[in-house]
Amino acid sequence: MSTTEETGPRARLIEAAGEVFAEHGFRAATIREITRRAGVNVAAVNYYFRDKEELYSATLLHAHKAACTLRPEDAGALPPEDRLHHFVHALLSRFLDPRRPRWHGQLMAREMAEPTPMLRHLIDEVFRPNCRWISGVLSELGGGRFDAEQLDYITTSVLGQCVFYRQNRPIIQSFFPDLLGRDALVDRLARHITDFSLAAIRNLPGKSLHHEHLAESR
Amino acid sequence: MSTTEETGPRARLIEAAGEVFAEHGFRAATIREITRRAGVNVAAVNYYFRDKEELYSATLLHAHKAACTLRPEDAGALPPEDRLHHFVHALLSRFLDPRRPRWHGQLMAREMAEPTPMLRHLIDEVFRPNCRWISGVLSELGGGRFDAEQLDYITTSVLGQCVFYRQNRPIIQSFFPDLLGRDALVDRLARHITDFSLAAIRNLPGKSLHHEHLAESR
DNA sequence: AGACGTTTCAAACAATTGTTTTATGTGGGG
DNA sequence: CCCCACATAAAACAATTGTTTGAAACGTCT
Repeated sequence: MSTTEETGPRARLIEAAGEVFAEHGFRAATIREITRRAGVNVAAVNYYFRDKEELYSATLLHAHKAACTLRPEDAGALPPEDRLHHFVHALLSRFLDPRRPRWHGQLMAREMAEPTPMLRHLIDEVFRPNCRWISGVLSELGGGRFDAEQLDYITTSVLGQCVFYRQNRPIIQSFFPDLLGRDALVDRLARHITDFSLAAIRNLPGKSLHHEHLAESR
Repeated sequence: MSTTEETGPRARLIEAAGEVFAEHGFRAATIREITRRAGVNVAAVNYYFRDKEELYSATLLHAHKAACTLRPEDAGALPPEDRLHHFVHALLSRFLDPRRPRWHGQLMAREMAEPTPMLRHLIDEVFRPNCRWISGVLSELGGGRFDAEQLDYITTSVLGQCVFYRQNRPIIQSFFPDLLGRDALVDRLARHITDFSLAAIRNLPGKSLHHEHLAESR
């Protein structure tokens, strides 16, 4: 436990469990395959963790302790356009950066399709704050001319463009064969999604008070 | 077999299997629960279908025979703006229309996270043609000023906004509690996504020929 | 009614699952 | 040297899995 790099059986178990859970899901993942990949005995799971479920919790938690923050530290100083770009870029990094173990995103996609009790915790701790924050940025970009409903739609539009790349790898691979292979992919993609969304926001009509007095609402 | 409503054991099996597969995934779904819900004997699965896998294929297939086409029949006559709107609306209907059994989308979300051999077939038969088609519409909307790479990005932007509502129910429910409950939700949402994308496309610079001559492309 | 193909069912099968038990090794103080 | 807490390993356990079996029930002909 001297460095950040853990090599004990417990850590190897979590790493192997992450891969297997991501590939097959919770129930279909077998303890015997996990322990085989980790190079330890079958009983190790019940020794280091109470049972399979606790191993899963530990794995999910480990995956999100490693997740970097989506918001720039000097948020206040940046113009909202740059804050949006930073957010999109950080989010895409999680999904597409090949240096990140790819089972993080896979596990999350699974939780969406078949939520476990653990998901609620993650939502409250990490997703909701980020969502609130980006929603505020988008509201600022609209200059206060969007009402709550429209702001919800716009927020999901931005999030949707990003998480698409986490949850639809097979489709993307098949439709746009050279898309995922491009170098500096994350940079290009973040640039596009930001520009696309900014262009949309700037030219979207505000709350349909028909057409007059747009500027005086604030 | 006189009407469109099937009530035989085979049909009841498919219906029950759809729910169970959607809830638990292929491997975690048990034949005993499926047959219990369908009100038939355990052996019925191996009688009407060869095995569990063939039941799954039949279920997946059934879910997509029920899927309506995403393209308007009179496509040629409509302006591209309306073709986009129709596409978005039809796609959202699949995910959000409460009259549609909700396990259709769930099953698909699962296939994305853990593709089975069946997925490739679906991609080739139904996804790719639709994707090609909407990509063409978007290209037309851009007046031919987008290159292949940019067009890929724009297509995924539109698709991402739509499929977000299929694959992230727990998130949406938790962040935007009153969003999914709105009446005429599909109509409002389709309107937003269409307007958002159109506004973006109209104001996106074309292939970065830097900054001049934007207006003359049309 | 009797014979026959089809459908349904309860029971049993072998294989695999998560978990527990029991035994074996390992190091460090008394 | 022995004892003991800890770590690892092999084997066994009970429960559940998909699948098969063989007999009973059903309907339809001659």
